Order: sequence, then structure tokens, then C-alpha cells
Amino acid sequence: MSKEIGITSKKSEDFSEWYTQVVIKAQLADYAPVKGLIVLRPYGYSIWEFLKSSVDQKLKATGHENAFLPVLIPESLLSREATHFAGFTPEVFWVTYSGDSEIGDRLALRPTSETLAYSMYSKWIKSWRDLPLKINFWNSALRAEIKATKPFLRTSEFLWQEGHTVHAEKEEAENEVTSILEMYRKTVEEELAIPVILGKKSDKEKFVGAIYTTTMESIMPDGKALQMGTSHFLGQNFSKPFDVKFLDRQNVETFAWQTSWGISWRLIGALIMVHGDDKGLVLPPRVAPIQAVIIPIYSSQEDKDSVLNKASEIKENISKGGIRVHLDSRDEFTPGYKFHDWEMKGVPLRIEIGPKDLSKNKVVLARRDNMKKTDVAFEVLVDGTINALNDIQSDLFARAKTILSSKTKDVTEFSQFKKEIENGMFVRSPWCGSQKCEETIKEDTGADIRVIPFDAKSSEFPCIVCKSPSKTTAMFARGY
RNA sequence: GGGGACGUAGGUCAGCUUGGAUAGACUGCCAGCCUCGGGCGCUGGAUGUCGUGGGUUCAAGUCCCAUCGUCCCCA
Repeated sequence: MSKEIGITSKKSEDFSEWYTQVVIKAQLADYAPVKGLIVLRPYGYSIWEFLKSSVDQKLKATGHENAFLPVLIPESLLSREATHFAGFTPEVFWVTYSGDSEIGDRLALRPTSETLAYSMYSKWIKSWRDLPLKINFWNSALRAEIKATKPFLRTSEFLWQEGHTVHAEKEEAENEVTSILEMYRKTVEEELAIPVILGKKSDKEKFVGAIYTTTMESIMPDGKALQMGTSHFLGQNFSKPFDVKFLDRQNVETFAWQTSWGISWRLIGALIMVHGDDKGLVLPPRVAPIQAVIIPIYSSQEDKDSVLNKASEIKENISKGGIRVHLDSRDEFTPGYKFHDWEMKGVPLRIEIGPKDLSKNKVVLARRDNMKKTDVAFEVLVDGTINALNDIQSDLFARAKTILSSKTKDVTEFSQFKKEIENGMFVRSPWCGSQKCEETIKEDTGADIRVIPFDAKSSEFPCIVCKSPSKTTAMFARGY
């Protein structure tokens, strides 16, 4: 028995080490030769593709188009909006040479594309008839992470989509911000089975250059909050410096209203953390590259022939039922080895078929999430598989929801607040709205405001820090 | 921002304290067997710029200096 090839750390004991092992050993990604960069392997990329296609379909259905922007942005352009530039400059990679000659206006490897996109938009938009303009970019962004890198969660380059829209009316732009966030929520909850909390960021935490930022947040099992996607209302903060303006119906030159929004492969990190266990990855069926794996069991040559025959037949049937199924016919591994292997990779369903099953016209169906095994007759196998996958998807979501609510605490006393943050809780507390109190909390506890939920009500209790009347309730946690 | 650890086979690491001849283990990999229902067993095989550069020494994986890189923890 060789444990080395499996996950050797426990999720509950050494979370960080456990996480890294799952990423590497389930073959989602590998470390690149440059610090802070990872290589996405086919299995990991495949998960990204499911996520991508789900978002992509929804974007296209709502009138968004895809396009592509170059990776290099001249400094003169990046610095045009001062707040934005100041916020990003510490983590920008600069290209300063082309060949042997130094570049005068040095080039940034895009940390985000607002500036580049809007300099183009200003050329493309002339009339109210050109609006709304709704373009999405699937690309990568680069932000230098010097310390504390972690696959998918903190890397110096990451895959994402960034949407940039332009509207004639303020209200229309704000509706866009909201409906994109709602689309994100739907995707994350329905596909990844991760429950999220929607709301606004505080002014301190909002996107640099935005009027406000809406966000979806969740808390991870190690007690750190993860920002899972953001949708920003930019107002006219960018349209003015970038000259994104149009002639309206009254022939008046008007600055446009803008939004930008994005999700990244961070969501894969969340997926691993939320659903994974000591055996490795646990994938929700909707994003699992392989939804069911068939493991044939045999010893003698006759058994092998008959089992593999039936297994192929089953594979075909299930596949026709719209399920992504794989038959593991590798001869060099024992069934036990394969069980562990596919469990580590998080395949939601395993179908075992051996001589004993053949004689009874059934298979053994084993669920990855709860390890339960059931016998299923050949005739009902397709439906049985589909039902099991649906059950797994909803059970995973239900369990994650329970965990989220058990990690959410309402607190009105600062001493209690500190304790709960220390325990890795998502703490909901009254807040006066001042940045000073926010900073005090950050200094004293390491926590910041993750989200001010949309449904937050002003509390009867005073601000958790300064004891002056509270304006709202906010959710605090230490973050990734 | 502060701290800690590490770099030796594809992977995980031992060897370094106290320098010594051909650098090891497990795992993985390759070939062949095996009645393969939870990492089964057996036989044989291939695999190393000991991170890099310099120094000390008769002799350096081991000691010294420099350098590059990686991982982890804490605010």
C-alpha cells in the first residue's frame, strides 16, 4: 500500500498543505518555472472550460459579444485615470526593453483592461445609436504576487473574463451591474454548488476607480473569505478621462456610463476548498469533466472479455443519455488502485462491474460525495445514473449551504467579534460606515469588510467599534 | 510588512553534525509473471550537472562565501 500517491494531509489538520496536494495530485495544475505562475493541466483546464461555457452562453444570450485585447498597455494610457493607476501600479509587470533597446513609454502587462478598452471605445462610440456597447474579453491578467502565492487563489497570472460595457443612461448601466452579478450568482450556485452572499464592497475595498463595487463572497472551510466575482459601476469616472462620449438624441455631447465585471479561475480554487475531502477533489457533476467512471473488475481471461464487453455497452448507453462517462480499461492497475485514483480526481460517480454483477444483471453505483454504494439493474442504469448525478449536485449545494450558515455569526460586541474572527467565522456586525472603524478592525483583528449584503438592514445596535449609531450591517472576515 | 524552512533520481526525502573510495531508501517509470471486488504480490531493469558560481582541502553532497530559486507561517 503506497500512500505517497494519494493525499497525505488531512483537510482539517493542515488545510494549506492539503489544498496544494489536491491541486497537484489531481492533476489540475502544476507549478511553472517562474514563481507565482502555474500551468493549467488538461483536467484543470477542462473544468475551466465548463465554467467558461456556462458564463459565455449566458453573456451571449443577453447581448454581449466577445473580443480580444492585446496584453501590453502603454504606461501613458494606464496612468490616465489617477486613482486606478495608483491602485494597480505596485503589482504591475513592466516591459522596458524590446530586444536591446529601451522602450520610452514602458509597457504594462495588463493587470486589467479598463484603460485599453476605453481608449478604443472612445474611437468606436460617436452616437447614442452605438450604445449600449457590451463586450466581454476572455483572457488572462497579470498582477505581480511577490509573497504568499497559491495555485488558483493568488497567482501572478490568472485566467478570467472581463466585461466592459458602455451605456447612454446611468440607470441602464446600474441595471447591467446588478444583472451580471446575478448571472454570476446563478452560475456559481448552480454549477459549482457554492452558496454566495451578494452585496456591495465598502469604499475602502471597492475597485480602484469605480463608483461602487458589487461582489459575491463566500467563506472557505479554513475561515478565510473568498471574493468569487465582482461587478463594478464605473459611473463616468473613466468615460471622462478616456473621452468616451456620444451625441444623444437631443444632439448634446454626453459622457457615457460604464460598467466592468469579472470572474476568474479563482472559482476553481473555491471549488476545491468547499467540496474536497481527505481523499481529494469532489467535483459537482455539472462541471466534472468526467461525470461517471466505469471500473471493470475481472481476473480470468473469460471474465475479462465478458466484463469489458458489457462495460463498453454500458458506456455507450450512458453516453447516449448525455452523461460524460469514461471506461477505465487500463490493464496494469487493480480495481482498488483505480478507485483511489478517480476518487482523488473527484469523479462524482463510479460504476463497478464485475463477474458477480454480470450474473445478476446489475452494477454497483458508488457516490463520491458520501461514498455510498448501491446496486442498480442494467435496465434502469441510465436513469439511475442521471438521478444520482442530480442528487449529488443538489446534496453538495445543500451541504455547502449548511456550512456557510454555520460559519456565519451575528455579533454586536467587539470582544466577541475578535473571538469569532479568530475562529475563522464570517461575522455580521453593525457598522457606522466610517473608514476609521474599518481600519481599526483591520489592525486589531486582520479582518476587513467582505461584503455589505444587499438585504442588510440598519441595526438597532451601535457600531461594533465606535458605538455611535450604526448605518448598516456588514460582513467581516479575514480574506484571501 | 515580519518570520521560518528548504534546494540530492520523475516525485517524497535520508546522507551534511564529525569531509574519505562506485551517493541511498521509498514511490513512480520500463519489461515479465500474478484468480485483479479498496493503492495485491513476485522477478528483473533504467534513472543523478547533489540548484549555480567561487573558495578551503590530498579529498567537498558534507565546511566557508556569494548567488539564484522554491515552499510555509504570521500581520
